[in-house]
Order: sequence, then C-alpha cells, then structure tokens
Amino acid sequence: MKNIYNPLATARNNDVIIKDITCFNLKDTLDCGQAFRWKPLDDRTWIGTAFQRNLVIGYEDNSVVLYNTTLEDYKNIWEDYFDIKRDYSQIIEAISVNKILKDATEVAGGLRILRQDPWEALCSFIISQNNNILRIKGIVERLCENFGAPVGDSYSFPDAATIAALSVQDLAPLRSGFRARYIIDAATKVSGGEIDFNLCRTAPIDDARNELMKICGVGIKVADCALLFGFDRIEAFPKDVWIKRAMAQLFDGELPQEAVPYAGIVQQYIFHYARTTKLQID
DNA sequence: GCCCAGGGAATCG
DNA sequence: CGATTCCATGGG
Repeated sequence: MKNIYNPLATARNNDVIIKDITCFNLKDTLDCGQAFRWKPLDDRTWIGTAFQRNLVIGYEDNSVVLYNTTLEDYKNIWEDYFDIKRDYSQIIEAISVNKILKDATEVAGGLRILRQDPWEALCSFIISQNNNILRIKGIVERLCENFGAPVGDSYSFPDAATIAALSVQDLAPLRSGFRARYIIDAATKVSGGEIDFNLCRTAPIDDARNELMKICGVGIKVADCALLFGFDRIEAFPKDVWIKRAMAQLFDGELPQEAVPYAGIVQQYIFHYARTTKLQID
C-alpha cells in the first residue's frame, strides 16, 4: 500500500515541528517572487511577517521547525499559509510524464504556493508591475513601516481601509512612482466593498479575474497573481514576460494537458526553470 | 548615461 | 481589434 501524505505537526516547548513533510524548501518557496516580506537569517532559516504574526522558520534534520510559535497559530495560520496539507509529490508525479515539466520540477521541487492574505497579495502585485523584485520588496517594506501596525519589532501589512484613508501624496515615502494611484484605487474599492473577495474565491476563474480588474492598475497578469497567491486559485496561470518566453520555447505556447489542473503550481516551476536555466533569450 | 524591471492605461491606426 | 507609447524609480 502506498504511503498517505500526512505530515505531522507537534509542539516542542515554544516551537512547532513538522515531521515527514516532502517537497518543502524554504528558499524555493520564500525567495521565488510570490511573497516579498521574507528574509534569510542564515542558509537554513528565514524570518517574515504575515497575518499579524512574525515567524522564524527553519530546518532541523529532516523536519521543518517553526520557532517561537504555538500549535494553535500553526493550525490557524501557518498550516494553510505554507499549503502544508497539499501533497505536492503527487502533483510532481502527475506532471512528470512530460519530460520538460519533469526537468522544471527538479529546479525548484520544494516550492509551495503560499496562501497569502488576499489584500496583501493583490496590493503587492499591483506594486510589482514594470518593476523588479528587489525594488518591490523595498516598496512593500516601506508600506508596512509607514502604515502598518506594530507586530513585535516588525509591522503588519496595512489593511485596505487604512490605505483608503490616505492620498496619493501620502504614499510619497514609498517611492512607488506611478503605482501610487493604483494602490489608492485598489484600497478604496476593496474597503468600500466594491470588490467581492468571496466571488474571487469561488466564481469561475474568468469572472473572478474580471472582478479584480475593476481596479485601475489591475490587468490580467496582476489579477492572476492575486488569484493564485491570495485567493487559493491554483488554476490561475499568470503570464509574465518570462512565462511567455518559456511557454513559446518549451511547449509551443500551449500548456501540456496533464499540467492544466495544477496550472498555477506548474507556472511557478516553469518560472523558476526559465530564470535559472539558460533558455534562449529571443 | 543607459538599460530594464513578474504590466497596464491611454492613445493611436 | 492589435500595436505603440508612456508611466516613476533605482540598481546594474
């Protein structure tokens, strides 16, 4: 009989330990451009803030350790955030019938799709447009420091209502350029109830995308990123310049059929593959 | 100085 | 419709 994927989390003093987890790598997951608030402390430990909590996470032997947290926070926040319950090995096995996809998974096989706060994901990817990851991180950091609430020695990601009360000029310290008015528009429409987050979670993907595209500054790609990283929609397949190049070159523009049910996850494997291997540029 | 960065809106034809 | 151009900012 086949092993059933069932990683076990237990408390140890002030830590939570996850045993028997497969396909989980912190660098692959936290440094891949899906989230912008995680920093390496050393080569096996990362620190970040999400859902009003700070977390240090690392490895011990073959286990993943969440430091200075509780089993309650793990169950309420981090288990979903790190997508622990999803069996990635089964997905990798399913798509590996395609040789190219198999190669792609081997570049970043420990990558997991983080289930981030919807507003944070949406706002972060509005900031991401025509921008580079280093600078996105800087703008997001200044956004939190200026307008978030203190969380230990860090700051929460400011909620939409907080940002909606500000003006474009108020966002000047972020140095976010032309994106400032997009951030304000998003915050205003989200906090005003004009954007139905529940619809984004449950409606057919095209309807969900159109809902987010009511916001000025949200096009197809930003909407798909928000859906994938913030609304638990793994069928979303954001097409940035790297993906377009890779798709044309590797698959003649068409995603292999076996990858379609996991499109968003496969997108991340391909994104990594395209950026770390020498695909022909143009 | 020049280039471009996980795009999108505005403005063309 | 599709194609171009502009948008702010800053690191390489």
